[in-house]
Amino acid sequence: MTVEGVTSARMAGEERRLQILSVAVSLFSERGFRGTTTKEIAQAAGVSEAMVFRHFATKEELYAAILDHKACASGKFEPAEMAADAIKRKDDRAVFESLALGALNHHEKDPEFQRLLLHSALEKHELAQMFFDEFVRRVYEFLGSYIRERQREGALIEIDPAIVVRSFIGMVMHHSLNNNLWDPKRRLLNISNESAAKHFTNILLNGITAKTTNS
Amino acid sequence: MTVEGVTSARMAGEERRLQILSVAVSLFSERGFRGTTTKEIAQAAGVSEAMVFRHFATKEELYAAILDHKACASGKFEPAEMAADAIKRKDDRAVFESLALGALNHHEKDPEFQRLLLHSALEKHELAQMFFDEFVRRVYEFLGSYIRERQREGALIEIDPAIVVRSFIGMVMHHSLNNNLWDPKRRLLNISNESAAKHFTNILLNGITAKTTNS
DNA sequence: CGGGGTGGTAAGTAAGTACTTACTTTGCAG
DNA sequence: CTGCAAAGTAAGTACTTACTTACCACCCCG
Repeated sequence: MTVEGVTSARMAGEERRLQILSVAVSLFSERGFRGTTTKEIAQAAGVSEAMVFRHFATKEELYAAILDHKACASGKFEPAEMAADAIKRKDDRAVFESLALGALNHHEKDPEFQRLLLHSALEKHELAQMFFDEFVRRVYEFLGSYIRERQREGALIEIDPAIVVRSFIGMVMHHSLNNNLWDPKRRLLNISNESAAKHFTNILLNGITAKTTNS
Repeated sequence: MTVEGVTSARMAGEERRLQILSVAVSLFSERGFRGTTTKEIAQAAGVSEAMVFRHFATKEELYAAILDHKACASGKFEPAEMAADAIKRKDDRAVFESLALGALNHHEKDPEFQRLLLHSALEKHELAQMFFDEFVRRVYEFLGSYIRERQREGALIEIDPAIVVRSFIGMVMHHSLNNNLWDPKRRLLNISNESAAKHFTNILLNGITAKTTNS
């Protein structure tokens, strides 16, 4: 008991369950499903392996609970709400910029999420596909319909909105991926999320070619 | 040479080595390092486990040989060569478009490569980091210096070239990632590589806002 | 006080796991 | 034909893995 500082003695059931879940999140995100052993999870939680299996019948169930939990938590990243007033004002820059900033901040604050999702997608876990089908598709629909509206109004050029969405999400997601997977030291590019969001939006809406100011 | 079908009889040493390597590529890319057992590799190659260990001292060595082999093979994707004449002509569109198309085609033809790289990056294998440090950095330097040159000539607006490179690579890589990891059925967006390359280039160079043709 | 439900464990078990050993087969140079 | 090195294997070994069983200790309610 009280192996050391980490854990005190006895915990209430739900409390321990959440604690196990929390340490499992960080282990799974770090090493993936197959790369993480139930023993490690138990040790990290400061309990015996049997306790893990009291709260979660199988390792798979624990994993599913985590993905579920995380996916729901990310449901709080509601694109429609985040950019609500920018949309009402039809301020394209603000729409894209606020969405980009929201995503970048989310990924920075919770880098485990992206790793977890990638691991489970590579392992072809059904919950990863479910997340994609539910969440990502909704972003495409939402942003796509906004773009379509702005095209009708003549504010945006005619182009398949899905391509625009893919391009923009690509810039944002790839930037996050660089920051917390490939280049965490940010040796290739080190800018704030605000600056990144602004630049990505700028490129999407204006491109980088010089305007011919003279006639 | 009895290359056909599963396997028949006895193979020359080097031939078997390459065959083991090849089946291991597809298994590792599918299930990752820890998710693939040496037994499975042996079975897929149609030999006993001992044969695997005759050719590769450890599982780790086999994995390293694969990453090495794949990384070198991808070295054939030389950005400087691919866009050589477009660069000489200073045709920005052609430069970006040919690079994008090259990458997209590469990823489509060899989807194992991206999965392998992602798996090894998540598992923090040193060879993944090496690939990034060597290859990706070179792309940034190469494209970055081209952009800088075109900025000096007034053809491109002043902006940190690294941001431009990140944006562009983001669109391209994220599109490939969608095509062979998240949405292989291409339900969200189904376009040819040529079309994708053209659109990404277009967005990068011109953005998507409508030009105000009237004063 | 006592008993039962709950938080907790030590010590399994059966099926893997990477890797080895001791051995047999096969092609082929001399 | 012969011998021998290289190709190949069956059957281990030592250890890990997910999951189980049988039991303990505490604390609250009566």
